[in-house]
Amino acid sequence: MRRALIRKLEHFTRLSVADKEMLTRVAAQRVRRFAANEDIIHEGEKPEFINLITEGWACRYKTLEDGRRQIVAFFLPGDLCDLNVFILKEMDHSIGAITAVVLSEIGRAAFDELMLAHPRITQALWWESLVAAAIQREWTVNLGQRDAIERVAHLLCELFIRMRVAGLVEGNSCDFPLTQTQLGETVGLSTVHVNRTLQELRGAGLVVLKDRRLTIPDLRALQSIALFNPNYLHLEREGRHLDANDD
Amino acid sequence: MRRALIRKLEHFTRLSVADKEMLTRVAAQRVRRFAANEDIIHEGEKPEFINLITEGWACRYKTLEDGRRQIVAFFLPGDLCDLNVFILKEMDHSIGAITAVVLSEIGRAAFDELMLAHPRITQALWWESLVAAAIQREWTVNLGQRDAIERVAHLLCELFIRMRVAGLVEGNSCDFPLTQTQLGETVGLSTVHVNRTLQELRGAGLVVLKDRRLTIPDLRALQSIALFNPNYLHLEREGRHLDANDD
DNA sequence: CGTCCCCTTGAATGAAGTCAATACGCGTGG
DNA sequence: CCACGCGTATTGACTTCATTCAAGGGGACG
Repeated sequence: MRRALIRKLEHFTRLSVADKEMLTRVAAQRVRRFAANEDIIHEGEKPEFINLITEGWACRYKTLEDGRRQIVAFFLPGDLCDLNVFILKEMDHSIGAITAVVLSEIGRAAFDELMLAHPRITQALWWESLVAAAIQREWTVNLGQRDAIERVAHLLCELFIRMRVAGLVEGNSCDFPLTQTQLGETVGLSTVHVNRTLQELRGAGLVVLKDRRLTIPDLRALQSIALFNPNYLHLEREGRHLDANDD
Repeated sequence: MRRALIRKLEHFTRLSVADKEMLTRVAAQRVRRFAANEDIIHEGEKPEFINLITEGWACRYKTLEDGRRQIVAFFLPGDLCDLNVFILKEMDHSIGAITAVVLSEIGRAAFDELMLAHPRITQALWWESLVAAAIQREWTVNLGQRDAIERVAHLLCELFIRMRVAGLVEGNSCDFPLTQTQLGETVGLSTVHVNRTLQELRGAGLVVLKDRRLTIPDLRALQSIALFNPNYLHLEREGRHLDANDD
């Protein structure tokens, strides 16, 4: 799934052959693998690389002193951890693998080279980081304003669409490796209540979630009950004025 | 309060005289003023500028179709709206003035010039935007895991410290223009419950909040009941290896 | 003086959490 | 092959935290 990043960036602008080769090359260096539930980097460590997830799901999470845990972001294939993180001296949160994960580490030198030599990629990466920030804001809205059903439904809509953007949806279903406990840690609900909420969504025929696979028979309907507005994902090829036209 | 940005950035690295002059110059062009409660930019509009708040408080907010409103960020003097926003075609949220606001608009050209000609400033702005992202994550934790008292206490700690970083705390108190309704829209609680929560904090002697002014007699104590860990603000002069040494 | 906004308070209601028990699938080792 | 343990999902009964509704108070301002 090395092409997930390219697929995603092309929702912003059309890349040239050279751009794509460059991205492929960057993704081929410094590949690392992690087992499910393994930490990729832990709070307090010094970040040395931008991680590009190429296979599997990962998450950012924060833990309170008393053990409460909040997942604050998911990384799907094609997702990057913060551009330029290595500016910071230490991580204020951890990143953990949810499934087995394959990622590419992008060091400072490679990143700077990319920024200097490939303006179109630079713009596209800026876009991806602005979208990541918008997602984080939307999660704030989700936790602050929506009730249990809306929250869970909203998260499912978002993840489904992001999987589609990465080219990982077949028909109306995609892989979905999260446990109900992890869902709860994401949407700020207890596991028990996540369970009841999912049953309600299932009962309404809005969601099929079984064997680590998510099916959404009618995305519009689910969006509607979630008050889901996809504008924050900025998928309308907003950078099309930058399109390459070399192939 | 034009120096709030410089003050803040110097929590990351020491700027040169030339850097400071450059920032002062940028902040002097294209100054705009807004009245309290006026919208600075509205969801759906095309962002043309990076806004730098020089006086007053503003906020980002999102509104659901049915009218529910969530404040997703505050801008204090010295705060910047997203670097490079003009990449996006339309705003996915609004920015509104809370008090009367003075801000400087930074256009694409000025921004690009800054990035090219002033690497130290560039790094410092990257740092500021990584901190803004960290704040957004911490809000996610706040809404997802903390109960009412912890939430309100946490928000007060954060805003107090950010005001201090901007040089706007005198002794142990600072301006605090938020109404209880706005606090509720921030921490995802009803106005009534915010009121009761504040009374509890007042009763415990942890907070004095009166006449738009916040006093925190014992910040440590408040941090402790909020489970507040300031690491996410990255204030330890993490970029000191970049320090200028020309004055 | 009346109006509007903000803060405050009480009582009733409701959404979600907690606790505890059970069920199910899967892999491991006896 | 089967027993056991473990992680995950499910269910019911009860509790708690926060919301809602409704009313009243105070200050600023026209």
